[in-house]
Amino acid sequence: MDLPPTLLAITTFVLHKVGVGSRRAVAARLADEAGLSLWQFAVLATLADSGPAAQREIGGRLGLDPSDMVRLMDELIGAGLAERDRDPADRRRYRVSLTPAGRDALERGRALVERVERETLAPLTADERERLHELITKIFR
Amino acid sequence: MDLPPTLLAITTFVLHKVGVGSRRAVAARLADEAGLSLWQFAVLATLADSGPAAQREIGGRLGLDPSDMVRLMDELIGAGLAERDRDPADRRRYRVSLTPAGRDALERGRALVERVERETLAPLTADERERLHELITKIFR
DNA sequence: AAAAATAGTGGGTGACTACCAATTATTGGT
DNA sequence: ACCAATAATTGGTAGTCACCCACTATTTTT
Repeated sequence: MDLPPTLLAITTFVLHKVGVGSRRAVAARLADEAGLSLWQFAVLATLADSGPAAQREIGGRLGLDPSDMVRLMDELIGAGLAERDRDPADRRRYRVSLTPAGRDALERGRALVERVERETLAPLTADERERLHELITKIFR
Repeated sequence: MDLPPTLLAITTFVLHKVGVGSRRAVAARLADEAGLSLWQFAVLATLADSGPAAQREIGGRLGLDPSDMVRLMDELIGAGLAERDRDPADRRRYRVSLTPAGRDALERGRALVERVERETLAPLTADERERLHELITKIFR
């Protein structure tokens, strides 16, 4: 794959290529070393970061459709990584929380992601990696 | 969409988000202001950058499956942006080249892409934009 | 001359993404 | 008590993406 200069000159083009590539790498590693999908990992991270919440709230945070969220939660519950109880204050909602196994899975996932991250960003020095994160974060509203 | 810190801390995660978002923006603008798909634009750019070539070579350069390349070429030919003649030296191959209309479309596309690029990267100064391009290119082997 | 390789073509798949509509249970507002 | 809104659920759809296989025409290799 020997991309033409015109395309290589487009920052967003290269950005997309790198983004998709690294996402794929992360997803693959996560899948076969932790049995987690990217979304599953994202939900676990959300739960750990902001505590137990209703499905809709987690989905909202991640920009995930409620219906897709249901299916995702089914997987997590099935794998014993999360549990849902009805919120006693509003019995329409669930109160989804991490199980200890979920916490473990998240930590394993975190370590894996970090490793892939290091590999992907290997061509950069530590300073450059930090700078990149800074710049890309600025763009990401 | 209020992503959890754990995810925001992952450079490749944000990279992917930004990449997909900007790709979408470029594709949309290209589609409704130049009637070009992203791949069509990419092929035009390839042709302009490295001259007439066989379909397989263009596809190879772009990492595109030969069968998908065929369909893409059909579109370009249909729109009068490219033409293909059999390579007299090897009549299995085509010799695909840009038409004047193709050249025009490419230039219009280029301008549009540049505009979206500026909008997307607006949060960055000119220096930062250049730095970002440098860093991201380093990663993209 | 026969066999292997290559370019293009057509038809198709599986995964993934991002939706949407309808339904049920429950709640809050009036 | 009634109505509108909300949470979760089920069962879809449409688009894109990255492939793969079988086939024809042509060229290269043996």
